[in-house]
This record gives sequence, C-alpha cells and structure tokens, in this order.
Amino acid sequence: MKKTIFVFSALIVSLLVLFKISTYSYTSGNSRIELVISGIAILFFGIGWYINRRSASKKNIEPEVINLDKLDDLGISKREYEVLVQIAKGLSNKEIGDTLHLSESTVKTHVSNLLVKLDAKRRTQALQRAKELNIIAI
Amino acid sequence: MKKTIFVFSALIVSLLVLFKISTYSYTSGNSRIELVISGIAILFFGIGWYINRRSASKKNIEPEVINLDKLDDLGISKREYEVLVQIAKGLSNKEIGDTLHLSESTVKTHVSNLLVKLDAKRRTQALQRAKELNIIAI
DNA sequence: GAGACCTTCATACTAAAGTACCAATTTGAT
DNA sequence: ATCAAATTGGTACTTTAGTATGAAGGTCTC
Repeated sequence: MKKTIFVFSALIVSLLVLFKISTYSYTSGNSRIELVISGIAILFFGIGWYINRRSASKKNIEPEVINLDKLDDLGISKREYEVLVQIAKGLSNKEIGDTLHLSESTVKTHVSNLLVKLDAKRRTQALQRAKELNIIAI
Repeated sequence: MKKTIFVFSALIVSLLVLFKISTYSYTSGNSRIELVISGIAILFFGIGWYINRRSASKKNIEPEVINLDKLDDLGISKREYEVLVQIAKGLSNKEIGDTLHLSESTVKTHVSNLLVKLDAKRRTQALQRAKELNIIAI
C-alpha cells in the first residue's frame, strides 16, 4: 500500500518534470519535442504495465475468490472459521489451541461443529468440502 | 487498493488537464501539440496494459502443474502416492482400503511411510506439504 | 429481560490415526 | 539368479480425533 502510493507519487513528480520541460521547449524552439513525446510514451507505457500487473498479481494470489458469504449460509461462526483455517495448515487440535489461545477442549468443540456444518466425518473431508465451497485458500 | 489506484489515476488525469490549460495560455496557437501528446500517452498506457495482460493470462493457463518428478526425489512409491490421493479426498484408512482393495493395516503402513517421506506428523500436514510441493491436485 | 447464539471449558467416552515391530510375496534391476 | 525395494498384512500399543453432554459468561435482538 505504501509502495503503491510512493510509486504513484514518483510518477506524478516525473510527469511534472516532463511537462515543465515541454513548456520550456515551446518557448525555446521545438527541438526537443520528440524527446518529450517519447518520454511520455515510455512513462505511460510503464504506468499501464504497472497497474495491470498489480491487479493481475492480486488475482493470481487468490484465483478462486474466497467466498465468505457462504460462511453465513453454512452457519459457520468467526471463531469456527479461524479453527478451520488452522486445520488447513495441518495443525493438531493442541497446536490450534496454542496458536489461537484456546484449550484443546474448546478446539474440539469448534471442530465438531465444523464437521456438522460442513457435512463431513473427518477433518480431512472437511478440508475437501471447504475447498469445494471456496471458503478456504487453496 | 483498487480505490487507491483509481484516485491516483484521476489525479494524473487532472494534472494532464491542468497542464493543458496552462500551456494554452503560453501558446494559444499550438493547441494541437498537447492533443498529440495526451493521445500518445493514452495510447501507450493502453499498449502497456494490453501487453501485460497478455503475458499475465499466459501464466494463468497453467497455474500449477503436478510435479510427479518430485515423487522420485522424495522416494514416494506408486502405491503410496495412490494412498496420498485418497487422503486428499478426505477418506479414512478403512475407506481407502476399500477403494484400493487393501487391508486397513496396509493402508496404515503406507500412510506412516508417507508421513516420514513428507516430513509430516499428521495426514492433514502431509496434505499441506504435498500441496506445497505440487504433487497433488489443488 | 428473555431467548438465541457464540464462546469458552470440562469430563468421559468411543473411534480413528499413527508407531513399532515383524514377516511373507512380488517385482525390478544388475 | 540374486539382491534391494515394493507391496501386502499382521499384532500390540500410544496418541489424536471426534462425540456427547453439561455449564457458565458474553452479545445481540425483539
């Protein structure tokens, strides 16, 4: 985010400089006008490239957009979802409890509820279902 | 993020307009030059956008190719891999035995070997590792 | 404020999963 | 043909996972 602002600010500044040069060349003859035009062309080519790359890379990180609306449909609560994410990371109930500051007992409760809501018998099946429903990252 | 890009783009456009107005006052006769410059700018912006989009979409066509060569590196046998695939489907050891016509005991042996070879403590962690290594489908 | 959830945790239990051995075939390569 | 690895299966055991049930505090809505 900060980087984006920085890059755009730099672009604006360079634009300012380019236009300043262009206005100079008006008064002192049209000798450098081609240079200015090509500079602007390169600059905007870069801008177009950059903007598209940003939006494209975002799409690549999460090709299937995580559908958080489905969580409501399935009745999965916020905390339960957090547990689900940790399951996907391959953690045990004990480890999930440590990372989320919960007792193993509480994690078991959340997992049990998740299994019912995802219509699964095991946590591995829950992961499979969650992937089908696009509610967790691949 | 998109909003930020939009705002900055709008800023650049307004800058363009401002400079156009300012240069009008300098040389009220040569209004064609600015038109040409801004036209070129827009054109190259579009070109940059388009080219990047082409290269980005090419990458998307083959997002994650399953790397079966890594199976050799990890020493995972054919049968073990078949078990791994069934684990990814969310099946239990008993169910895997039924689908592959094996005893649960044999499945357990394969799973245990898989866990060692994938450096995992649980089958869920094995799935996570296998996904990282691109040896199973997403 | 009563009811409906969510969150947290506990106990006690059953069911899987996983480990550590061992052992008999089968397959593949040298 | 021989040797190593793969495949299959077993027993006995420990560890997780999952179920059932209860309970208490918090939040939000009607």
